[in-house]
Amino acid sequence: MCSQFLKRMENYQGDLTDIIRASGGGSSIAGGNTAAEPAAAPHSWQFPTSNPVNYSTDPPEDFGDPFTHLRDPLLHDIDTPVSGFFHNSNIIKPSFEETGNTAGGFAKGSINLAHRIPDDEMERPASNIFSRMLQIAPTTKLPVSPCDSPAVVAAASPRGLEGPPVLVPNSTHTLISPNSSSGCLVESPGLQISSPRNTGIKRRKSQAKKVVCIPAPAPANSRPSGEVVPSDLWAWRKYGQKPIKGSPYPRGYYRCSSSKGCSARKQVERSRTDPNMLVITYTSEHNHPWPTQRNALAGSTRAQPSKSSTAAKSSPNSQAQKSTNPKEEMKEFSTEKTAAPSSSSLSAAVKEEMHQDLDHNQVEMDDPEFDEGFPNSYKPTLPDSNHSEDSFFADLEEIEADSLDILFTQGFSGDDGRDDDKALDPFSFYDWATGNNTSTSTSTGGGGGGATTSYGEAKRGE
DNA sequence: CGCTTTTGACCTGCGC
DNA sequence: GCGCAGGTCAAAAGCG
Repeated sequence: MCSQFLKRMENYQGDLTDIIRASGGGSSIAGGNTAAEPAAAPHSWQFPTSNPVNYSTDPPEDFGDPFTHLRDPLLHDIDTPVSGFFHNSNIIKPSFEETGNTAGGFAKGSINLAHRIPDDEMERPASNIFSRMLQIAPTTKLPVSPCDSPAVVAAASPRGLEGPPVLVPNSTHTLISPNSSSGCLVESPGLQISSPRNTGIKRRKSQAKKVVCIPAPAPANSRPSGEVVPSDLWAWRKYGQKPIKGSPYPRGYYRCSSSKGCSARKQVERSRTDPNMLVITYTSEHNHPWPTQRNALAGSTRAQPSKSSTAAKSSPNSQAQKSTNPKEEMKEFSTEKTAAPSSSSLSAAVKEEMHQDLDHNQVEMDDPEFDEGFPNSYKPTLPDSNHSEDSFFADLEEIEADSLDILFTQGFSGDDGRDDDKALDPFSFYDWATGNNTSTSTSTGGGGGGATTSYGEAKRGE
């Protein structure tokens, strides 16, 4: 089954156009419309604490990632905690009060991202809400940091930084958060497929990317260098780091190490304008199921000085070490959370919103051609065909419902839960980086800056 | 042994 | 065409 898929993938690598077309076509790189389209739903599964979810739509356009609906853990983190992180911190204070017709259905009146997380989102193992919001943008060049790009913001929001997030309805659907300091998803326009050594592929030119801006994890999760490494359930291997011109913070390059054939990559960097924000750019999608366990632990902890700074240097995979399986991570998460109101009631509403949103976002997403490339066979059927997924969720069931409740509900607490802000730190949940480093105060900018241990002088030009 | 991170070098896209 | 900047490779070293 993989062969075909891989083959397909290769094709994509060789022809960015396809990617662009496909993705740009509408889809969000990662399941942009997953929940929106009932038709293709190959399967549905149930999360322990919630309603059954119908995986509608397998977004074939997800970089050809059949597993797109397998939500990227990181993204998952992001959405899950959205509330967490939106509530949490001072970092994010969405002011989406206005109604706006935010594109993509982003704003249903006052938009509270926290509220926007539908249960089904939560229920899904790996589809990501953000992905849905993201659109592939083949054209423009990716601005420095999506979060930082005034241009983008401006474009997206007439009012500048104020107002609801907007999906710019142009080729580069860009979802912008009105508040620069809030998390924001940005479809990166300027994609790049980086495979320099891949003939036929134009690197920075037309590669679909997903850009996610998230609040930087706590200092504890920062590397000594200040580099913040959000960890997620995927196994990532860092393959490079470079200082970015104009930014005091280096950019780390990661590739998925869960599967050798996986072309998924991500870049992590701090927003140059807002150190509190992390800009994570996903390139390509995973072509394999969500890993139930990390395939490699060795060396992963190396970063952990294990001394004073303890895990300070942990890698993005650090988490893996702590728990090789999502279940455990989930537990971790849940344990960290404090009691929270049930979200069940809320979820329904949220879900609906999501659907609407998705509908919006789905525009252009149906690219038959692209879809064509991804036979159903590629479409994972989590519960049945994918043992990993299956077991994972089975495991999840083991997790106390209340834990999950807490975990998710807090995330959904929405306005009501704002008080819980501090209690809910989505990022801490995943143990972004195991560090207890306190120096980075808050992880922010400062931290990042100082950090540069190695990269600073690193590469060229410096 | 297998995997990771680090980091200098190399390659390539893009703007001028 | 040139140079810059970004992205990736690959060797070295460390960790479990």
